[in-house]
Amino acid sequence: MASIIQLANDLKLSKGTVSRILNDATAPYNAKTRHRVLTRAAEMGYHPNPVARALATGRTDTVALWTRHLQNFYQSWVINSLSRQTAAGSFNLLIRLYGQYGPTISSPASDSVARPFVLSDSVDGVITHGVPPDEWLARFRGGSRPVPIVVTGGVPSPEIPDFVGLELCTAARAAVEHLVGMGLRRIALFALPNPEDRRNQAYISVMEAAGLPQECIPLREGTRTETRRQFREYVTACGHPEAVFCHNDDTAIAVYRALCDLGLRVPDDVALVGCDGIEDTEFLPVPITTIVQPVEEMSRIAWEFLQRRLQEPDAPPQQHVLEARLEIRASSQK
Amino acid sequence: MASIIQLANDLKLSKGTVSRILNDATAPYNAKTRHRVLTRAAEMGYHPNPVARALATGRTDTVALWTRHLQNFYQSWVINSLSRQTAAGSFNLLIRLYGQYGPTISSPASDSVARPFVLSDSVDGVITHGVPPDEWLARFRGGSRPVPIVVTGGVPSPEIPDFVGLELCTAARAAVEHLVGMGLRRIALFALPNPEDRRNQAYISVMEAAGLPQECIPLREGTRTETRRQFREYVTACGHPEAVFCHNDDTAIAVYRALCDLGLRVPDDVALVGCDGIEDTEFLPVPITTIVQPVEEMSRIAWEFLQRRLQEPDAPPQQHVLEARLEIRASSQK
DNA sequence: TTGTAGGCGTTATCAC
DNA sequence: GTGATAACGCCTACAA
Repeated sequence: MASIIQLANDLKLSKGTVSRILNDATAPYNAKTRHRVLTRAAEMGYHPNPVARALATGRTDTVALWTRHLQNFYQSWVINSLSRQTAAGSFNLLIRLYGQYGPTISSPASDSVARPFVLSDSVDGVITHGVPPDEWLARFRGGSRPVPIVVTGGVPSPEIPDFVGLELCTAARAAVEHLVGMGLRRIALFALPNPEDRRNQAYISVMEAAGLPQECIPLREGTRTETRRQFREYVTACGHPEAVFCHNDDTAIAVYRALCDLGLRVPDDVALVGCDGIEDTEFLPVPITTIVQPVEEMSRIAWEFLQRRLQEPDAPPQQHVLEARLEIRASSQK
Repeated sequence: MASIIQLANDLKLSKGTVSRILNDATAPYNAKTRHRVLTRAAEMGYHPNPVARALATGRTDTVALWTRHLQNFYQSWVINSLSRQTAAGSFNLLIRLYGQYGPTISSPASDSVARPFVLSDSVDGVITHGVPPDEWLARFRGGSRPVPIVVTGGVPSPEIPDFVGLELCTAARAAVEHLVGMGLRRIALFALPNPEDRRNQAYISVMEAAGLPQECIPLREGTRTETRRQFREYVTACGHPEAVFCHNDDTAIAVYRALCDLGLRVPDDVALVGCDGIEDTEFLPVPITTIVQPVEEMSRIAWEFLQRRLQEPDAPPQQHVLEARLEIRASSQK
């Protein structure tokens, strides 16, 4: 309620004095004055206005995380893990979800000059996770000053020096090779039809090398229930594959239920592999083989990179790639 | 990059003129001047600095959601649902998690006068969900101006006029009565030992009325895996109840797995009831009976209330209580 | 139709 | 040690 001016008037001091005493514990001040200021501030319930402070200092002590909708547990995992990091550095974490509502963040009309992505520069930095480059780059330019960005997941961009990659190519290949090695022939891919996706690339490449026919089922984004139905319908129409390599764990779990609905057993009739490494995969009657993403480590490094960049804007590019790990469980073992 | 002053200088106009043209489409201006300003602004990549604008207007077009850690899916559901609402109103949603890291938001030291909960008043309003009153009230007072709050879930506070309640008392009673009605006698409660909790109260009251012995197993907060182990150990030590009324769906799912570990069957050996209504409960071999929370409706109303309060600070208190709904599934049917 | 100037609440740079 | 005073970038009366 009370501004620093009121506080200063009340104390018959200048606001400069008050500000220095409040902010800088080492400022060379009369112990008595300091004490007076501190007590009176507490009495009057003074708290600095963060907006005004941000305007004056150019810093907000806040970083943003840009990530996808929270419709599967993996996203929550990322948020949780990162929020622990930023909290440890006593930064605020602002979370922006995208990809959930139609006109992603602002409608074209409101995206005009006058109403930009409002908070784009009320943060000191941004960490993106799995954001399509075009989308965020366009949005990023909306800011009134350049803000450091650390890209995690997704693909590195030539324009953004700092990057923490999650490489699941090796693990994805290993997963498909593992299925091939089990002697299965009809191995399907159930994933978003994105040719850039490493999982999809790994599947295609391994299947080609093994001389096996490819069977790509285009996953429609949706809830587990919708995915469950989609897969059930697919099997009803086309029969069941011997194995399914799924886009992520949520998909794998939905597929698992769809198979149960149809009276098919995992892994005897159909082997199953997911991706992400969320806890849920261990909570099915048959634990699901999955590609475990090193989310905690990713968050740690991303936050480290961002802190460094904030302190040294001209530091050399920071890049690190983490390898995902295939964890074989009962869903793909005979 | 460019400030409004640079833009104005470039155009040989005053910043007032530029500001008005940019912000107010209906301002009475020369079509030619307007056009000049608009084009030049686009060319120079001008975007207003939201911090400066917020300082000048006192509004940020941002609301905060204060909620618990994202360690179970219910929280994600709330966030998703609310973020859709605020996005529709073209507001930013800032998410603050608490309850995850030790010194909840700021350490005592940094919580001094000089470094308050930084963003407490860089938002226009706050929606809380399931936040313990003491905690957020204390924090709320840290702001430099009073900010409208809408409390959802939890208990209403005499100091906060706007409230959207989730009442699960009736449904919780119905759940326990349902178990009693099945003729089961050893019905356990597996929940956080909080006497304020409606679920716990309902359990105690119904069990008393039925003259049945109470068996309260104090749930330790943790991951599903930890809960699973906790329950397994409990059963190993004390034998298994005939039914378990669980704190939430995550707990129920963990219990389900623990029972499987022990070779016990649901519902034949043990009946199971959860709470929240998350999608996962339908994804077990035996769908779990649960108390479905009306999250979407809660979000809708909370946002409505907050918008109203922002427009009319002196509007009368707005309160609405939503009833949760018991949904009986296979886990509690013979 | 446009310009001028004060204010928003801080921090920071000078002097004294 | 302390007090003025100029930024910070924008909005908005009030004048012209």
